[in-house]
Amino acid sequence: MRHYAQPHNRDNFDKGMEKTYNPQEIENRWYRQWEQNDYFRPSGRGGAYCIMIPPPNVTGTLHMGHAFQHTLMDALIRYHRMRGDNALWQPGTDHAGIATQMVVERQLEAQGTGRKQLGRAAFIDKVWAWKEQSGGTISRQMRRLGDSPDWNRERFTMDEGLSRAVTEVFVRLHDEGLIYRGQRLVNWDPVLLTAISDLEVNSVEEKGKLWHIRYPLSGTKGHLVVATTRPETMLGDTAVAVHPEDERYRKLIGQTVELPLTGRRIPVIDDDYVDPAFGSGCVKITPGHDFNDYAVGQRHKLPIINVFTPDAKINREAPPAYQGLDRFEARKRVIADLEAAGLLEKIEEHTLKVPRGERTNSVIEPYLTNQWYVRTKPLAEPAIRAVEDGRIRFVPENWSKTYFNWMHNIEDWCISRQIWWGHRIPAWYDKDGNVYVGHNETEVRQKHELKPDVALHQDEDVLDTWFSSALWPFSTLGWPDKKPELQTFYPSSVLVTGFDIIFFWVARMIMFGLKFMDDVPFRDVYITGLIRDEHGQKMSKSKGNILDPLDLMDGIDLEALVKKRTSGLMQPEMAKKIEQNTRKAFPQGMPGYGADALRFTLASLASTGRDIRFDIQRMEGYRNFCNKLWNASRYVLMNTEDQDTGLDPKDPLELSLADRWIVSQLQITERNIGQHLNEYRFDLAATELYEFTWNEYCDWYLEFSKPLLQSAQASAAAKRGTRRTLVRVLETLLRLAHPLIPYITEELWQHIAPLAGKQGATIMLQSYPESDPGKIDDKAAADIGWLKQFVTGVRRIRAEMNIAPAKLLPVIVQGGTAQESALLAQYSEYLSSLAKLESLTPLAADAATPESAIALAGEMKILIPLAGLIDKSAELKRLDRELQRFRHEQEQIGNQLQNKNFTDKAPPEVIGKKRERLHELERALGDLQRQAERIKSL
RNA sequence: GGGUGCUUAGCUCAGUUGGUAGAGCAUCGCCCUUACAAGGCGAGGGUCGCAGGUUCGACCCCUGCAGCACCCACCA
Repeated sequence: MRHYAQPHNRDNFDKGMEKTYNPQEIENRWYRQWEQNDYFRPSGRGGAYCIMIPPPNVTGTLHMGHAFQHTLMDALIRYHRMRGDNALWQPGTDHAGIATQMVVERQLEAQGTGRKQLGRAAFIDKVWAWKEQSGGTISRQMRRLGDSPDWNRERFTMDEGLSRAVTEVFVRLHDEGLIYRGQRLVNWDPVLLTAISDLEVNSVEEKGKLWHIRYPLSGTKGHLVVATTRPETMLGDTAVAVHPEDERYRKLIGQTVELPLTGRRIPVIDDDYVDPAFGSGCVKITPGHDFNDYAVGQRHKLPIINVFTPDAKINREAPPAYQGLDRFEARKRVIADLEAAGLLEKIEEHTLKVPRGERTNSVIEPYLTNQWYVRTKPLAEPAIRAVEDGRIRFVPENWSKTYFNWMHNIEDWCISRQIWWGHRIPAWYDKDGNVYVGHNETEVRQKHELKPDVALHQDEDVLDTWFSSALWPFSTLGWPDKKPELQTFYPSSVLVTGFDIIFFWVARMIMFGLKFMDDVPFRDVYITGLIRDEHGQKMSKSKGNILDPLDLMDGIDLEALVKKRTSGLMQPEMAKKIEQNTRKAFPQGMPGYGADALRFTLASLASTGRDIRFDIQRMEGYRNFCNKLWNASRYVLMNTEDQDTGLDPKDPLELSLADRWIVSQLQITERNIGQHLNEYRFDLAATELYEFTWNEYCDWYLEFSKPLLQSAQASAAAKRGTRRTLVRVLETLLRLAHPLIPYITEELWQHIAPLAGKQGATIMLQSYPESDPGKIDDKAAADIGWLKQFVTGVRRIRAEMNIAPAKLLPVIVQGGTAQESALLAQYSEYLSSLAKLESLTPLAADAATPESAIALAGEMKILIPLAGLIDKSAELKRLDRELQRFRHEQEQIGNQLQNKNFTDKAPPEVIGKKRERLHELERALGDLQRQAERIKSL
């Protein structure tokens, strides 16, 4: 009789299991069920467990990094949900200001229009439209992976609520003096026409030149030589600096030089900043276009001359000959003119660090503008303490060093951006340039008693995307309102993210969380490695080595893959190479291994503190693992469905040795997996699962179950016990594995659970298995260990003597302890079945035996008569190899035990173990040696 | 210039108070044995980057070196 627990309505459910594992079919089916039944919603019971998703770009697509992090987050959430925690995985997306704006601008360009032509309001409408159109992609892909966030709570950083939080934070920080507006040099992207933060600038080592230029001394003959990598900025020089102690130039300090090409006269100043040993020891000072020079300029009260327009062309401050020239054109012209004037002393090859914008890759200019800043020092101090005193823990721990290093040297954060897509800065100006900050214009007018006739206009700039991201841990929970979920889920339990955004995001969340919630935003920060390709290269479009998680799950044919990798390249000339590599690496395309295989692979590769080389071979292995689990379930089902699995407590039940052993192993596995998951060792958890499933349950337990279930002698109670164990261990195993491989475990659980007497509509909401130490049975483990040794011994002889696997063998046994003999007698049926024996004949220790091949199980000798079966010289070779191995170990241990230092100083239990092992070896050596001599003498 | 990590079987990686090494994949041999050929049963393969030190004993702890990767930093 079947008693499925509230079966979901499915075709072919009652037809038993499909013969082959087909991940795509299962996976599509189950996700819908889960989501429709709202299984992802926090239960409202139990302790709070919360993970805030690092919000992906709303218009983005899922890449391997997401797949990796999401797998870990989802595994944690599913694990805690099953453990009975009130588990919330908060989903959502980020508006990604610059990135998204750039995408839409590019689209407009392709349509022959542009941002400027449309105007601000119309452009923003376009961006929203693009968000509506493409914004669902990433969440669809998350669903494909099996992610289980509470979709009801999905948030977007530009939602009304989150925007309110942004304004609130800005106003409060401003009122406290922690946000200010200031004019200073910023990192300016002349392509995007906006300021960016230090973090968005990457310095890249590039080959350049060092130009040595003569600056004639005023009113006398002679000149100073300055060296520069950026000659065009000389148009904005306002001094030349030398080191105060530099004897060569001491007398020139306070005098002036004639700045070439400009007709200006500039002073020679002294400053410690100058390194007398570098170049000529004289430095041109351009406060308007260099961060160091700016500082020197401040110290010496030098004027600042800005010679660039926002798009880095020469402006009207420079001599007319250069006006309007692009900076690189201007460089050529300046050099040519200096050369013509005989002022170019020499040109050297020079490698230098060029600052480039993260998004545009254009050379970033230090540029003097008005921007908004967050004063970070006061916020950083408590944020440092929170990690120092352990309220926040980095996993692996060493990342806290990186964090400290940055936090101790933190600079004020430039938060204003001259773009349109983002949170508009809540500041208003009157016609005199006075600034008023408030939640809105009405409030500003009230607060500052501004009459209606005072015209105000809002700041044109928007905030850095990371400003709203920094609020994510509480803005998503309804802050500044005091919602119950804010109370419940803040602080979250763990943040899972990459090291690349520790500064951008993690540090800022900690600062803002402590500031506004008076508590840390999360307890643990689990830092993942980067996913690289199988050669250790970063995955990138331009290298053509990107693996798309969707392709790995659902498959792609070769032509489609080649097309995908070679279209839309920035450097089309790479296409040929990429095509070649792709055809070589995936001659058959990709078969589509399913979400579970991808997740299991990512989990097993998730060693802490290490980048991951994604190896598709390994993924295939883990798909095979899923297949193994599938087939094991089929076996269990075939042997238990429509049969008595011991559900009625009145029926007598008897557990065999193998039953007790596998249950014992299961307890150990449960304990280890729980530990590993608690320690974020997903790799070890996956390995544990793999080994138990394949090497214990499938390879041995299922094989042990076969002779018992088929035995004519075994009692109904014993068979019932084995069926019950088959089903119960599998059912538990499915729950254990569910956080890593949710789909296949759900599918199988639906079949298996009723047979194990489990009720429930989904495995997702079942309890997570917990180890019961009372069921750990060392005796059973030892006995099974001996039986395995016996079986393996026979198999080894069989394999090495080239005896057909199907050929039944007669076996003689001799010697052995009383315990071994008892096991032999009791479990001869197992042994015969697993080792394929024809007969099993015990002989007295001193009885004469025929010429045989020998194997040892503990102290028992297993003899397989040679007659007709066995090749004498092959057996001798085999024995010899075995003897050598034993002798080698014997010698090692012997030496050790003869070393007085060792026997005096090593702990007694170590010495005892060695002695024991030595005796074992000596006995085994004796047995094997005698056997070898017998065979030789024939 | 400062900092971090890595170096273990052909490849990708584990290795938990130091007791002289493991897995998967790949390789080789035999098997389509009624859960599974996406499989079964066996086998081979490592001076744990190099050099010292501590220790009875080092893949593990200490020092130095080399190679690789990454992060931070204002040398014109």
